[in-house]
Amino acid sequence: MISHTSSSRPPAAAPAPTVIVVDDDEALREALSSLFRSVGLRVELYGSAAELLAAKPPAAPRCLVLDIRLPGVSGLDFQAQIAASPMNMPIIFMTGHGDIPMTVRAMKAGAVDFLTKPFRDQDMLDAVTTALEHDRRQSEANKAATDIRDLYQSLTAREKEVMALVTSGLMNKQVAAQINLSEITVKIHRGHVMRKMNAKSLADLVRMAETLGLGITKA
Amino acid sequence: MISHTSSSRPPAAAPAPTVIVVDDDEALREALSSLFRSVGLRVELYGSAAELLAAKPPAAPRCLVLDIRLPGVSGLDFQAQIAASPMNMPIIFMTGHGDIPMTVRAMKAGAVDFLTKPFRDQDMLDAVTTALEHDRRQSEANKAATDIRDLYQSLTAREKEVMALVTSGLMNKQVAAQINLSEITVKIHRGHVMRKMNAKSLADLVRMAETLGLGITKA
DNA sequence: TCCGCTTTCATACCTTGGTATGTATGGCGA
DNA sequence: TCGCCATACATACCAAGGTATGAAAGCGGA
Repeated sequence: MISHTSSSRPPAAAPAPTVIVVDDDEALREALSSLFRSVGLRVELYGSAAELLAAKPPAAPRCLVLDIRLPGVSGLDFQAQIAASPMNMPIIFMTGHGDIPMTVRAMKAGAVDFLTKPFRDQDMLDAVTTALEHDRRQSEANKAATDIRDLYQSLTAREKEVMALVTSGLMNKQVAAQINLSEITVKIHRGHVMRKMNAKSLADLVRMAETLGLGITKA
Repeated sequence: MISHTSSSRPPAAAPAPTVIVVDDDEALREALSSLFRSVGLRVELYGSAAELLAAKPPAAPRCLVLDIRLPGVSGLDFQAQIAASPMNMPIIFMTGHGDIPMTVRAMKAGAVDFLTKPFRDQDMLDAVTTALEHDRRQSEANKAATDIRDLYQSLTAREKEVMALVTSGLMNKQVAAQINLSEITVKIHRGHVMRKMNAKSLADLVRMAETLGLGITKA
């Protein structure tokens, strides 16, 4: 039976990889769209940076293909905007009249590739493939870190404190001395931390603390 | 008394940052040497890649400044050689007639910067400063990882096995069941691991296991 | 052959970790 | 005011971690 379980479906499996193209030349946009769709990729087309920023970004594996010279914003400024926004994603630049300093700036700012027009279709596809793989890994790592951060935020102030000290390797009694508590109270907080963080072992908790960057608070 | 303790001196403190220049143009070599020395940097000059490869690389914070066009090897090939060798260090390229694809390749391969001749002294100094800072951090992390790897190699096969299982979060009895041992034997191996790895707590050991990449052996 | 290392295990003992039950106080919002 | 939550602590009990002592077997090198 087709029971439409309206609950979430964990095996969301393969969200189609999407390439976002931003270029003011419609002919080029269409050519790229055709190229990408020919290898099974989803495509979104925009004529300007502003249009993209106003749109809802697609999920998971996605990347941006744009001309360094855009109407309105500079490609490099736009790159900075994207990187700072929550829709951060890998960028592949195209250029007709780029120079080396511009290329260096773009690459230093994290661009995946920088193609000079005219480019070979295969070069573009290679760049996009690499970019999509980067984004997949990145968003995976992001999701894991975010999940842990959410759990961590569900801890009370005391529990966070205890977690930091416990994962730094101190014994319960040492933690107790450090923050002026009795050992039994530390044990209780510790138990709460384990449950709330969904940690199945101390090793687990230590790894979560690493992800959270706990203990690197000396600076 | 000047007791010349021939043993190593841990407070080696500040090894002078060194810039290695490789260029076949002696005038440029000298100009760069003068520039770098003017801000207190050590400098080593070479006329070709081969000369550098034959020399003993300087310690700690160092970086390489070289022309993309070298006598003999291509700058990009040389970059790959350096990256694969133990004297891996940040590279700053200079070029008189570079193009964008070449720039992109170099940057993708990890170059810190790519300056077009003629360049401003300040741009070169900025690039070198960044590169040296990269190398300092890198060699710090390398040293820490190497130290841990050395300790790990002093473990027996069984001890490595136990370390992997313990740091994955299993209890002694579970480890015992996993590799068909009695619990007391696991405890003994575990004690040996802690001592040999110089770990002051389980949290410590877990972090070392992370550095070693233990547990990511599923692939 | 003897020594040393690795590996294994038992018995005993102590320390630490973890949980349950019960008590108590203070803050904060319905 | 009542209830909820965070915080703190005690007592008790059991599980797990850690170390010492002693013992035994196999293996490889001096």
